[in-house]
Amino acid sequence: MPELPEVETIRIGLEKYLVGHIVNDVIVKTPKIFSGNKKDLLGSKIIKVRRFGKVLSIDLSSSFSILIHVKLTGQPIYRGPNLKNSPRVSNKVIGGIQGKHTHVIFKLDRNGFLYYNDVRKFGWIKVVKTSDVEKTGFIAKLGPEPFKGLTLEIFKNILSKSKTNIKVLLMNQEKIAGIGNIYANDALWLSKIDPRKVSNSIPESKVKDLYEAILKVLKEGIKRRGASELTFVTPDGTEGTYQKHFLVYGQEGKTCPRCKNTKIVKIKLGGRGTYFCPNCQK
DNA sequence: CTAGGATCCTGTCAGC
DNA sequence: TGCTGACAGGATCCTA
Repeated sequence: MPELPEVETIRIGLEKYLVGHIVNDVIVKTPKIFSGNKKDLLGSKIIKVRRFGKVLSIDLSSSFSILIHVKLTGQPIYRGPNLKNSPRVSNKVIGGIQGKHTHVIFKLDRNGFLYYNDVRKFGWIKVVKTSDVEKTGFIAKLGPEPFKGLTLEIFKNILSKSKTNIKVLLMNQEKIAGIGNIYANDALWLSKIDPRKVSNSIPESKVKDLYEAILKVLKEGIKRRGASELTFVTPDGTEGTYQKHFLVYGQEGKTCPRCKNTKIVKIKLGGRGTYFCPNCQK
């Protein structure tokens, strides 16, 4: 699922392709996922692309921004002059670059296009004033983010105040921003912590291990341009490769790669699939 | 504050 | 082969 590394990969791609383009038109085919006034975008230039947790902000010269949350299956895909040697498009682009799952099309100058595709239609796009981006509901409530505000001290503090199980806490965007199911599972395996463990009962040394594991798996995810599980693709329509390096996520029934004597188990926590090794995660 | 369930949506897959 | 139903999942909302 698109989490911090996947959304950061999208951000890097959009920054590379979109900056300098002018938005000439916006075609909204599915009004449900689009809010705000498209007129606030027309004729203005794209200046930068930011990320807040799992949300993207495309900032324009008109002092308005396009916020995009891709949720599970959203795919912002670029075609145009900034894309050198048009890459072969992944079959994870369901329905094609422009097809029945294309809900919004941004027409750019110089024959450029940004397509927003989304099979499940859980994602959303909002046009807001750039000065209001950080005051916008979802973004305003985000907790500190790994690689930004989140330090070990803050992390310890967050855990010490929570009686929720650690897996659910890690995925709570209001506590820590950017972590989702894949990286929560892998970070807990790496730091040998049982995902059911109550957050404030984890000893201090293990909290440090977990903090470092989170940074490590997120970095690995970014390095591999995200995990193309489900329908994730980058803005050029190609896949990332972290899915080839999952530690425990999706590995139910396989032998734990560390202790090599126990099978990875799948349970549900907070309604989400949770994978762990009952032998080495305590 | 926390837990659990329903909701949104549709492709995929198991079972018959 | 073809149909039916269960399932997945980020975030939100509601109830307990």
